[in-house]
Amino acid sequence: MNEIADGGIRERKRAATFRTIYAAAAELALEVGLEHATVDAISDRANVSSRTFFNYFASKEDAVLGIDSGEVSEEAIAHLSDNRTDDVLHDVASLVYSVIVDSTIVDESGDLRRRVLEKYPQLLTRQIMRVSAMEDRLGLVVGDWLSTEPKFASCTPEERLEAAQILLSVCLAAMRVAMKKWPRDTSTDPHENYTRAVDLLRTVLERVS
Amino acid sequence: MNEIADGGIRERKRAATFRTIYAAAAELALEVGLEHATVDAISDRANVSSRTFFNYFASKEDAVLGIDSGEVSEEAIAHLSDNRTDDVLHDVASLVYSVIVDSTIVDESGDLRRRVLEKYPQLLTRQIMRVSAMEDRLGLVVGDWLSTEPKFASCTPEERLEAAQILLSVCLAAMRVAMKKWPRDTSTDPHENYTRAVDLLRTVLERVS
DNA sequence: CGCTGTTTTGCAGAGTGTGCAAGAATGCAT
DNA sequence: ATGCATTCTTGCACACTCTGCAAAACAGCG
Repeated sequence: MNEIADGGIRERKRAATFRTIYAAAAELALEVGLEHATVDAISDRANVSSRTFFNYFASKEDAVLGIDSGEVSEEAIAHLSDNRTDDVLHDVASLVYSVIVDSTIVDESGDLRRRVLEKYPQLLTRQIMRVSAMEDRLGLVVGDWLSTEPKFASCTPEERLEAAQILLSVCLAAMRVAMKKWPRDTSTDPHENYTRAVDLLRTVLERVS
Repeated sequence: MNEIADGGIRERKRAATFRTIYAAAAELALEVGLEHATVDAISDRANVSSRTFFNYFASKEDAVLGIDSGEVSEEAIAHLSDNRTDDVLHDVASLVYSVIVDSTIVDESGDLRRRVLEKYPQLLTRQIMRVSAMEDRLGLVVGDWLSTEPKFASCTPEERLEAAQILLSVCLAAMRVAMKKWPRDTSTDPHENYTRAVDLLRTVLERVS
């Protein structure tokens, strides 16, 4: 009765292979360039067949960033829904941050991911697109949140949904700009981006309104 | 001395081929689905070789949307810079709208593009990514604009640039949400999206601050 | 018509990504 | 340990996107 996540050799080996391929992909991209780091070359370095590569990652770019599932963690959503603050913008930004972070594996090997993103900012845009693809699901979540907000009480459900989508997109946009600065600022804790993103967004919006 | 844009047969024929391939791509995508509309099939329908297809479009998706250059029109930027209002958000939204519209050819064949976008919303995200790719150039433009704004007078150039990037991303995000509703609302004039995008954005932002 | 520059096309090839079926490894029960 | 079921890996064939190159077709012009 061994279905998944058995904590045994299976799971550990799978996680190890995952990390090996990720490391191979990221290092190779840094060494020979993203376009010259082919799937075959990455697979060779990771000692797996190129077919196995695609059993772990949906694309070369996902491997270079170490992006896993592509699924939204329902537990994370539930946790965030139970711990809301009185600041909607903050909550939505947390949701976005959580989705981004949850989909990538921990970068043990130093600042591999930081260097990759520094060299290839396009990959950041890819990340954002991934979250955009989940926006139907996330929009419903934020829409629910808004229904308990006094300021949105008078809205119809559709209006709330549209507002939720705007909020999501806007937070995502801010997150991207903030993360774009991160690779160049080696001292900063990754988690600080999340805080800075919201602050920056709020400051700018105040000035144009 | 016939280099480019001679107004003769050359130019007209090229424009015609462009539209033919676009129509073939969009129609085929609607008929058999985006994933089953291969470049070969599109080229066959347009009576060109698949090699010629790539002389006109950089990718299958670009053909389905009728996306041309990928270049920012410097004239359009200059025109917008000379006709600024006292509403920065409005100006930035106009810039974003202009870049999006300028890169696509006019859709003569009824609501071809509308139906394509209705069936495949992912393509909208692609459009947005295209604009994101120009954000270095556009960020400089908006940064310049901000330097004449009293509220941003005290900022350093870097801060202004970061604010410009935030504004761009935010307007882009709003535009996407607004355009996402457009395909389902057949009566609406495309240009109204641009107005609605900014209005919606402003309304939502007022309520969360 | 003949000269010049542009466009189209076929071809060869690199690269991504998928389905399938055989074989290897793992976990578990006996 | 041995056998059995499940899962993982791999090779292979294949479809598809996209690029470089060189030959051929074509437009424009004297």
